[in-house]
Amino acid sequence: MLARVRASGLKLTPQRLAIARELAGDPAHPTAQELFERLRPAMPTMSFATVYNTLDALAAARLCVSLSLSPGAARFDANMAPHNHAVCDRCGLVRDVPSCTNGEPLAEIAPCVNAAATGFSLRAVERIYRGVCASCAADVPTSGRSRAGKPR
Amino acid sequence: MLARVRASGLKLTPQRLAIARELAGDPAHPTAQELFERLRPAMPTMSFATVYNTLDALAAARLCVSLSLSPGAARFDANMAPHNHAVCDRCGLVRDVPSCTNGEPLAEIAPCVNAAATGFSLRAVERIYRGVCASCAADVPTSGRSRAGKPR
DNA sequence: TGGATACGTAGAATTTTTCTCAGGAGCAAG
DNA sequence: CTTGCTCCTGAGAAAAATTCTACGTATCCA
Repeated sequence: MLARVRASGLKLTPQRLAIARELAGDPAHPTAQELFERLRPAMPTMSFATVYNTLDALAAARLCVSLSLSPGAARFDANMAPHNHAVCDRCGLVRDVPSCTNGEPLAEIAPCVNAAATGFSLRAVERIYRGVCASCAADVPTSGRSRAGKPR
Repeated sequence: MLARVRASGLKLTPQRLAIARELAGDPAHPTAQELFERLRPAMPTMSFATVYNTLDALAAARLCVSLSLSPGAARFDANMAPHNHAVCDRCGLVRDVPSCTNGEPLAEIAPCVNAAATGFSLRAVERIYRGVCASCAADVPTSGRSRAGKPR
């Protein structure tokens, strides 16, 4: 992994190492804010901008991706294997879901996309499973107070 | 349509009407900012907060949805029929794509999601087609300067 | 028409993200 | 070793996106 960081022309700094490790060890897709708060005790001098800079650098090196699945802060994912995401409508929690129903190769889907968006060059298909996570379903199971205007 | 607005317990105001009409007439999924700028000439007294309030109200009434498909401002979609979205990695443009490969009923997918996220109550599956739109492919076709860290 | 309620306006406040600039550290060549 | 170059960090400010608050007003239903 260190090799992969350096192979990308990135310098290996303590901040990058800490952020990469924290991200790789957390399947819950933390936000930049969460990463910053978790790492601050260990690296009190690190600034917030460094978290963003580092995440951008890691993303450019294809070591993580940023996810904009729900309103609010972006979440970051160090899992670079193809997979999908389950997103809770209420709390915004994101869980990885393996691509278990994956059958269609891109080449099959592309014509369909191009019929609607002429000239669109398809790179990837992403699936988002919308719903309510177990812990949100447990709290206030009635009342339907889900946030309005959620992405479909 | 007016009936649908009122049926949702919403009052029909000129601002809501203008925003709903603008949204329904634009397949390009405008942002709140774009809506505000387009409507300001016609309604110079309208404030930015009104755009957000109105979009929230429309979304709560299931007359539109907000889309968080890429970093930056949320985009809004008045097309409430089931469909998917093609998103340009470079310019963020969003195009509707009919659900042409839709085969799997939710009940079939749910077990797969639950295997990864125990207790997740699946409501909808959304597909995002990532790629580069025709006009972005035309500009700077080489150079690979796409923004780093884009969502997968 | 009239009254209750919900809405719009404006500005400020919050949150999220990016930018700028001044050091500082690592690396290559001399 | 040291000089020079580049890339990185830190800090704050700035920009962008969204939400909140208060008060006057418009809208709806009867």
